[in-house]
Amino acid sequence: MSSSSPAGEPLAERYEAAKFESGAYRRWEEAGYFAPRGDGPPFCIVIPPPNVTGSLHMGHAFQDTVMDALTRYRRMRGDCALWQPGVDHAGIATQMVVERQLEAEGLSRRELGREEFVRRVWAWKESSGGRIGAQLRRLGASADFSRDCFTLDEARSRAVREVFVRLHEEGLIYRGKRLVNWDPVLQTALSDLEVVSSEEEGRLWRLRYPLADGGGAVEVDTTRPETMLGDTGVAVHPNDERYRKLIGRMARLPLVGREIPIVADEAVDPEFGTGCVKVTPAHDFTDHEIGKRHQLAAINILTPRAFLNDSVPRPFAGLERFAARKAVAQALKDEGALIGVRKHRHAVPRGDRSQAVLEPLLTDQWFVRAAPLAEPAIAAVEDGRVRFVPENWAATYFEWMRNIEDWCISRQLWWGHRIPAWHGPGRAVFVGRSEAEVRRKHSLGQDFALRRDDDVLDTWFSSALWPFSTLGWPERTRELERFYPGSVLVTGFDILFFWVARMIMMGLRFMGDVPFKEVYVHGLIRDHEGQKMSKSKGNVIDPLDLIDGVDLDTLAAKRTSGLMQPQLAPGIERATREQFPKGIPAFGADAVRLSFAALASTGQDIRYDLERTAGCRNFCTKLWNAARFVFMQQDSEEPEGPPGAPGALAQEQEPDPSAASIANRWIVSRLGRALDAAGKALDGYRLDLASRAMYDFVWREYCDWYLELAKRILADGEPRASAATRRTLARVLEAVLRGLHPIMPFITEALWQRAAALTGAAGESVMIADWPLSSEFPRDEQAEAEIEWLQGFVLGIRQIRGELDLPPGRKLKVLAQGANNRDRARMESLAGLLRPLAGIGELSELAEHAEPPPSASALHGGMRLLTPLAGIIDPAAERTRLEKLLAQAQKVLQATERKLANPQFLAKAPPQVVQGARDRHAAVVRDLERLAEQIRRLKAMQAE
RNA sequence: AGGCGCGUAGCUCAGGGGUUAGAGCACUUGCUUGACAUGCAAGGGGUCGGUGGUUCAAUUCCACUCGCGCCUACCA
Repeated sequence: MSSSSPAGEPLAERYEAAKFESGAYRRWEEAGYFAPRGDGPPFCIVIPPPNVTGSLHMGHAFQDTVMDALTRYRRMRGDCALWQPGVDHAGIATQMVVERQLEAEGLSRRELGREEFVRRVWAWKESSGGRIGAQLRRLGASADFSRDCFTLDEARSRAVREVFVRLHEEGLIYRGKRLVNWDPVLQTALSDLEVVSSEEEGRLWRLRYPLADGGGAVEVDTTRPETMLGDTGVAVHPNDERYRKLIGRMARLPLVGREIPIVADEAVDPEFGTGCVKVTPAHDFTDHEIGKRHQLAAINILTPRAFLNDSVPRPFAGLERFAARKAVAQALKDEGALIGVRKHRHAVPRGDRSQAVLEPLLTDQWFVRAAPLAEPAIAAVEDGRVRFVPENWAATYFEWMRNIEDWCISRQLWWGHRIPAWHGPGRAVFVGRSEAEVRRKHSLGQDFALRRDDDVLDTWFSSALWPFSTLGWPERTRELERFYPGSVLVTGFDILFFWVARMIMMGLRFMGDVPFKEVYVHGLIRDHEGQKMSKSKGNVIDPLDLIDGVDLDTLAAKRTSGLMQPQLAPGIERATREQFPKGIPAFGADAVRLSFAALASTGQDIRYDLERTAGCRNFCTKLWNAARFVFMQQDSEEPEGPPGAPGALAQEQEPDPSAASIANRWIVSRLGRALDAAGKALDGYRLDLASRAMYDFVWREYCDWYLELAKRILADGEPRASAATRRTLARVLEAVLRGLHPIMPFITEALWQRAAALTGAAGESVMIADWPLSSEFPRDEQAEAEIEWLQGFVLGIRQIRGELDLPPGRKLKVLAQGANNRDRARMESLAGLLRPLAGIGELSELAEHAEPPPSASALHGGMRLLTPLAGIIDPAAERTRLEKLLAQAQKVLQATERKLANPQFLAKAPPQVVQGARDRHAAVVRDLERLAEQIRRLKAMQAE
């Protein structure tokens, strides 16, 4: 390739993603292509904001690929597309990271003080916060980074304050002392959603509480004996005959001596244990309800760190909860109040971040009254204003929303939106956008002491506002006007409740409309064994390592550093070295994206296997090389009439413009079908199907067949046919690049300029070109039929060659017997393509009734294609081959015969189905005869 | 306990009431074919979890069943 290509430098011989990806991205960003443009219909995706101090994992990369593909597709379809980026402050997660850093310095946040601590978190955010954006850029994300947002920036904070104040004014936010899930390690309340319960091996203690008036005792079971110190009642089921007499009597609490009533309550399951339940209203959710129904006191026995407080008898006060458990059990045993202990599997609630066992604890917290917000949010999904894809997720949404509980939004943390409430003397609380507003509104003088609430809001509170806060709310911005509601939310099912539900509630409340019209729910990325990817399992892969590659040592070091449990390191290291003996090669962003897109089916789990990405990288190489071929053909076009060559070729073979025309029309028609399928798939969020349609077209049709056909046409040198073929090569390539661009932005950009120059479609960038519509590539049934015939012919001969191990270079002599007029015409018109593709040296016709020479044979429609054996073919091997075909044909014969023998089938099946079966039957009968005949001949030969 | 989903080739997954059920990877054989060995050509491999029903026709729809997974709520 000496001459330069249309776009300047010659195309590199090898596909090397690293050579062009970052350059292409920089050009897009500098050109401002990511900003919404044009006056097309708005299309908007708001990113689910990743944690600002984290980095993107495979799940993010997958999700971002989906969002980017959709955004790029809609942009190319002419929509005014906005992909709104941003990051989340991730309250607990981030605070924990910084606290751990402090720990390493031997400091605690309390020593540092709130102000200084928050300053440290901001500093950490500044130093690590750019990582997400950098990763997104390497992935090719076409998000409008000029609009980057942060949940804790000033504009978003303002939205949070505004919403809080308004909800409070409307009575939808309240403060109260309620039983909440308390994390004794992080020392904060959590919402129900942040509790992860899992079955654990525990123990069940059976205790005996004597009746206060003598005469027996009740027996109760508990998994947390220490809570008995806070018991204020015993409950039985009202219909439980065994205990009916006890209702209303008193029991005496061992160790404590308190007399507690025995009450009747429906919540008790008479089947479980003894059917008697100890009631600890301050430390159990069910008991709390029972206590309220029967006016039982709620005695809090725990400190925020889950040590026993002074409400319990002296020997136990001050004990840590698990030590207290032992001590209480022992004391009960000593007193004869412990009847027994047995193993017991039960669900233990833990904090999703700290993994600490949670305690229900009575504390003052802020809550959102959820039911009134849920009602319109349920309606919005019911009436289709929000549509889930796949639809069945709506059921999950409804189930949760219809049983929604109030949402605890206050957190005893320092990193987050501080609650806009001020405490006065006593229990007076004032809510307002600022202290000044509070003073003004409530006419409080400057001397009236106000102290701002210490708590911050749940991170998800600000996330719930994200669909409109990122567009400028509470200002009435143009963006809000234009892009709200968003088009689609792309998210994992794991945060359906955290996010989707709450965004719909808040959107409806504050914007009067849903936040997005569709929710595309994707699966979660797991490793190739179906294991969840996690640092502690040591199976995480950094998406950037797939793009850029990573050597084994670096990978192993990465996986084993910063582990919460350092003792896991050796095992992780071993597994890593075993799985990736050579590290990970650089696949490039497009291969990574394509593999994600291909995996984006509708299930819950997505098993990620590196081999899949390797296959996609191969596809990139294939596309690259195909493009090189196309460009090469254009480059090699000689000026006009080089002496000698065309004439010489013309002598050998009649140039055949019609064959060229058929091939060209065929590939255009096939492209139209592929684009049709890909477009429909993208419209329905089926990136897997879209990828496959394009992949198959490029590899299996364009490369495998069309390029080979084109080579023959160009080799023939007929000027008009060659010119048309060069045009078609380029035109199809150019359209393919546009079609693939949403999924593979980089390679398509790298190749498109040159391709576009050849077709006269040049523009600044493929990313702002039009997505190719299938209507531009008309179906041509006739051309498709012709090429299908040609493929059948070629495959027949290749099968003989392949299975009989004939060398590819060996030209075969082929006799066609039983040709009809159409076969004859096609053999004539397509000979120039047929012969080289099938490796035929000499093609001639044999009269229907002529006795053929000993041959290997293939059936093609009504024809027998015969390759005379002439000592080059093993008759035994050929016979085996045909017998296999015979057996296959017999199976088909049986199936069709069974059908046609059924009068019901003939009477009730649609006529075209019946006709199809008849045609098929006739064809297979014909094939069987011919196979049998051919086998007979081979037998006869072998007998000789 | 309730809800949802899955079970198709050795593995990971598409598919869909009607020819002989597909792909990628893996496997076998043959190939330095003028874009590509990250490749080309040919091939092997599936009673579509089981049972029953609807239907002219079921791998596809329905019921039940077995196995697996997830979510929600939990019995102390």
